[in-house]
Amino acid sequence: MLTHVQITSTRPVTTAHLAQTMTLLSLPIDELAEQIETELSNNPALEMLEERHCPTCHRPMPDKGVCPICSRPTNLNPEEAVVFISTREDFYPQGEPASEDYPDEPISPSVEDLPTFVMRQIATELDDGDRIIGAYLLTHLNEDGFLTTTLYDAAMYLHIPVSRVQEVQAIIQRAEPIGVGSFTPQDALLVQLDVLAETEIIPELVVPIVKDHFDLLTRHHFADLAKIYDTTQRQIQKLAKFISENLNPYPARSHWGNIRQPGLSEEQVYRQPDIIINHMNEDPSERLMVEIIIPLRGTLRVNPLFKAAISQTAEQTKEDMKTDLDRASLFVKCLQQRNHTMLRLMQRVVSIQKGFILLGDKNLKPVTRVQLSKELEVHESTISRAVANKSVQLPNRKIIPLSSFFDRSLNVRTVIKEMIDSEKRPLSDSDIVILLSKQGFNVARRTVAKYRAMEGILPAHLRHLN
DNA sequence: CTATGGCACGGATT
DNA sequence: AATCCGTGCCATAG
Repeated sequence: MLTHVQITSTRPVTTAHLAQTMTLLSLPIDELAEQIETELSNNPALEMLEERHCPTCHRPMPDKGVCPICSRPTNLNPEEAVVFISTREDFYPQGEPASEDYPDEPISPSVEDLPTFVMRQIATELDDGDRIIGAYLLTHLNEDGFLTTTLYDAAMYLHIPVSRVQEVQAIIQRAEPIGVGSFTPQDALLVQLDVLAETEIIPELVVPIVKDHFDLLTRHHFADLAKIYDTTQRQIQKLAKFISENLNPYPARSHWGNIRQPGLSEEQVYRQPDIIINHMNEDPSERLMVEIIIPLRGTLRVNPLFKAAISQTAEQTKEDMKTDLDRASLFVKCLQQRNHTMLRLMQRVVSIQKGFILLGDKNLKPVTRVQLSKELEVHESTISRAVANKSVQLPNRKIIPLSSFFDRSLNVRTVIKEMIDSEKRPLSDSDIVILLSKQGFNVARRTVAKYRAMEGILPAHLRHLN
């Protein structure tokens, strides 16, 4: 791991250096991982040390996420969040298929993957023949927990009737994570509803909406849905809330975030977070801890043996080796640069947006990237790149894009929503402007209208109270 | 006359 | 330099 984040930038800054730093900075975690892996396998001058060091105290660290020696550093201001860099595996022990790198190594129980996890639950319900079917289906899951094969193909491959495959699929779908082994998010939701109905009361209309108008639901076309089911938009929003709180359209992923987040596509919102913000030891009374996830285990560095070997090599290959060496040291440097920037950025962001992180959307302070770039004394495009394509996991386990921290309107939008939710009579946009200004939000009437539309709320004269 | 939606300008972001 | 977002101005519906 790249524990030494302080920069020793006495090295001449080449254009190559700049270009690569900028590229790496804007990369999300999974692409960064690929980048590191290709670099590592193409460049013999790079070396990966298994041993890790605690980024705070620099002492060797055992296989745990938090350094046992300095997990509660006393030399820090208790108001400030602790920021450090962590490897990915620390937090996603079962997310990584160990089989890719070590195909022959048996999967130990602690790093159980999704298929194994599901199989263990359902094994007792199946006889030997069905187990083969289950195993076949479970090996055709994608990272979201959906089947990548069809029932027909499975039946053909196993020489059995489709109906039997279907029976097994139904059993899989009911295992944890519920809905796994479905074909689409819609299927998964229906299964979850079915299971949920056994213990809870499902509000009316939820099932028909998911079943018949799923596309409208995902696009938040609440007005259209209200019309179809002859009810109020408010009612539909309640149902949507129920759905997002109780169901998960991607069984293998942890959360149903806000799919309307600007800037990132739906796909990106659900990915592995680049940054995790949580309380120390998961204890809410403790101060916040911010982890910038590095997608590799261990320490990446220039191989000293390779460096030493150069002087003993024939002139011919010497040049090539020198090139490799330069590339390697450049790469490591760029990576350190990236970490350093992310670290400083998050430190500042978290201390500014603490209210938002702990108390919710309406406490978001509208900070611009430019402000931050001045505070941190970097170019604004640096901040821009650092924020781009990154996602953050909050203490409440929601995964949101890092750009949300710079959303100039989220707080106001939330307050508007609350106002309308608790209004006694339909408030017009200009009424809302006045109420907002009393709370210190100065926005134009026109803007209120836009936010209202963004949240899918009808104009005042069309809102009927239930 | 009031409440809203459409279009366009200027600053922020990429 | 191209694009996005908040706002102001104006037209339209009720």
